[in-house]
Amino acid sequence: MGRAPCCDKTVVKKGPWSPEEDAMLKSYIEKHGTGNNWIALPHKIGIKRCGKSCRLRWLNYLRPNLKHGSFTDEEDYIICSLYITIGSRWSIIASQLPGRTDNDIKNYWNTRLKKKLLSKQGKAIHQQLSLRLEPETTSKRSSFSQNQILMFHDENAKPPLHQTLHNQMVDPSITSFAMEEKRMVPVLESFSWEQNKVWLDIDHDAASSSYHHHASPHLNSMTTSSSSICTNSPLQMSHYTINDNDHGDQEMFFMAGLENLQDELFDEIINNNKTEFEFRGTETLNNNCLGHEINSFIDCPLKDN
DNA sequence: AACCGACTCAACCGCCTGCCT
DNA sequence: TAGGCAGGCGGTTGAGTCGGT
Repeated sequence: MGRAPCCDKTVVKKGPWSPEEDAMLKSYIEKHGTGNNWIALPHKIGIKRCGKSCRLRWLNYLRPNLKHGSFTDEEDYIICSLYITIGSRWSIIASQLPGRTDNDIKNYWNTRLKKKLLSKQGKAIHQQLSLRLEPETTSKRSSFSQNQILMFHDENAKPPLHQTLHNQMVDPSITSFAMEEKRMVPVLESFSWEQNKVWLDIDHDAASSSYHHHASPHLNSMTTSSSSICTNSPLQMSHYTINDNDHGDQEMFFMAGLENLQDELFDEIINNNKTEFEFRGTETLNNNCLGHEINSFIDCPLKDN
């Protein structure tokens, strides 16, 4: 048996709200508040709407101090940064942009910002990718890289200013990242986290080099060589070195590793209420891997507020 | 002026989470 | 502890608008 509907669908009105309905809802909430019961609200007000619909209308349109204009460059940057960090958690992103709703940001991202980034940087991305890829490996990787990953590295895309978002300064070198069809993944030098501080450096050449990152509180068998120290946190970093026989899987592992990294960082922050992280680590080559020096997550000191 | 495809965004849907009993 | 319920959330839809032909 499915769950009971929150309201009688045959009775409630759907579709766009009329000015009269808006006025009634707004007036009632301003006088009496929501009473912590959206389901009962429409009955009290006397409008034929679902409680959820009232909630949505209030939060997205009627409540005070909402911004309805176009997004600024700074807001663009904040949205991008947070999307890279936490993915499509729109309510969390919205909490960093006063006056913006999660619905607004979601729509803005899906309809404009994503395309804006793609069109603005696509050429540089492809050019850079082709430069980075080694001749002998280009043929093996180009299909994956060009169809599924886009590398962003654009000096002009630096943040317009050093964060009103964060209490502390954000490293302005956050300028590039990879993006899957649906989700962005950090590939780059730095990444920071509001309030709960995280600075994380990732080798700039990660996307085309022969390893991937994996972060997990529970190191697993993927790790063939690793050494890392993470202070103030049980979270550990590991790097996976890939030898010549691993080409077929390396990109997949790379992307999965980064996704794990950001997911687990996020969980770590939220679940354990972490306020400080510090990542240090170096990797040395093992005998079988390609000729890349792996040297990431090195000395990413926390910056003071 | 009419048509049509692309785009925008308000609103809905349904799942998940957490609270209450 | 389990079940029911409301709130919260992200994904999706579709009506309205815009711009090109």
